[in-house]
Amino acid sequence: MTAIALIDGNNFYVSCERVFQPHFEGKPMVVLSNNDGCVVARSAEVKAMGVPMGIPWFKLKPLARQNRIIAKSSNYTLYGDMSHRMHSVIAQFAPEQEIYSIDESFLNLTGMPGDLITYGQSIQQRVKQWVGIPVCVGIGSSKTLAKLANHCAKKTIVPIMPGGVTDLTQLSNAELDETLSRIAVGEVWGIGRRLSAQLIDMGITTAAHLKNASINRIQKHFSVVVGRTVAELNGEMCLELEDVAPPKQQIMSSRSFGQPVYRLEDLIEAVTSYTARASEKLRRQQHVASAIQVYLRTSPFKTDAPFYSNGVVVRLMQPTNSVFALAQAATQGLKQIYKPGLPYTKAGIMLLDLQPSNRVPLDLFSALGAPTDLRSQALLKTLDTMNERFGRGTLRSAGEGFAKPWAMRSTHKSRAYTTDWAALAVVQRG
DNA sequence: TCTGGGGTCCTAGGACCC
DNA sequence: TCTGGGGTCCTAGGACCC
Repeated sequence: MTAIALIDGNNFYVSCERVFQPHFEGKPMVVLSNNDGCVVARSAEVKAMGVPMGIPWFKLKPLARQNRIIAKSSNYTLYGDMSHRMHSVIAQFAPEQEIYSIDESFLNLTGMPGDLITYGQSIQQRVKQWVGIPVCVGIGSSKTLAKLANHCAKKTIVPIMPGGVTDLTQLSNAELDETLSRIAVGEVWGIGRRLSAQLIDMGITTAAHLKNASINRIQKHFSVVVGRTVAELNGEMCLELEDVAPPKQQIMSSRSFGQPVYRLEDLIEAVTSYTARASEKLRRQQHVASAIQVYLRTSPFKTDAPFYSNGVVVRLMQPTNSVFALAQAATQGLKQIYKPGLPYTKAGIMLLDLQPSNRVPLDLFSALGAPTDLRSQALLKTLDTMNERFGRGTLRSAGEGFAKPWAMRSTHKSRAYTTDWAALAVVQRG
């Protein structure tokens, strides 16, 4: 029988912060999104206070002050590195792993001898000891059931399986139905707010109802995707583990500004910076882009000013991975959609129509930044090597600017403990 | 004063072709 | 004067995920 495990970090970002600041253990704590915008991770103590996910920080502030909630700005350098460590430890437990997100891994435990609960506990212990992050383990006979098992593990929904490891494959069909009948349909992976509401209207309110619904009816009423979810709930593997991450089909980079931006020159700087980040990712996956989309907007939350949002796709003469060619195209697009006098709060770019660089035909004129242009490829290679070695932004084009009036807010950020020599934790001797 | 960022997949509908 | 049926490709928008 198939056995898929989903391992995920508890309150991952909060746990990362606590590894290096252990005095935060047991204290109510949140991590904020970029720009200190809203809450993206909550400690158990904060969840217990009823603080919802995604609440804007300025709305939570009074309660935070009152209850001494600690807030940290997000520190993706730290979380990314901790994530890498966690996934590597988890990989030791099975030959087949899919890294699903920054804090989640699927493992294929099919055919593993012995009790899977015990096995799950050993995963928990090793990750905790070697990386410092607490995790829960859910096991089921499909990815969707593994996700649900993980939910059960976190909330101890199956009482005979306490301690953060739940194996649904050990339950009989009747026991599984009984367990799923205590889980709201909206908790099922792939059932979001909209679908949940529609399903409830049809009388399908629990995960058990959905499992026992007619696939045909569901598929006809919704889509093949939801139909697959029903099959997966019945233990049929419709979604395979993807051990090698497929290359991205589009690469995005966007940010909210720390304060409203009015000037075109500042927007061009910001967009040039985003293009630098995105094109770096593009080169890492050895692809080129044939088009770039630029967009900007004012705040959708202000009621006293009209909302403006616009975007444009700029096609390139020739597919490229060069930050220079891409930034030039982005600037050109930006000029088309920019309206003077508006308080812009966000801008971004998206690289589109990606393809492997070795599949691009030779260009007769070898325009600036073409992947076949050896000199420009050497320049980009140097750029990437230097930035990897000495830190992001060591080498960059002047177009990214220096004053950066658009830079995002990040007022409670912890240090890059694991990736910067100067930020290593210091152990005091008593 | 202050509301994140980065993705995927599917479907419907229009343009266009024979 | 009558005005079919089948197919592909593209885009926009909606839904979902973390």
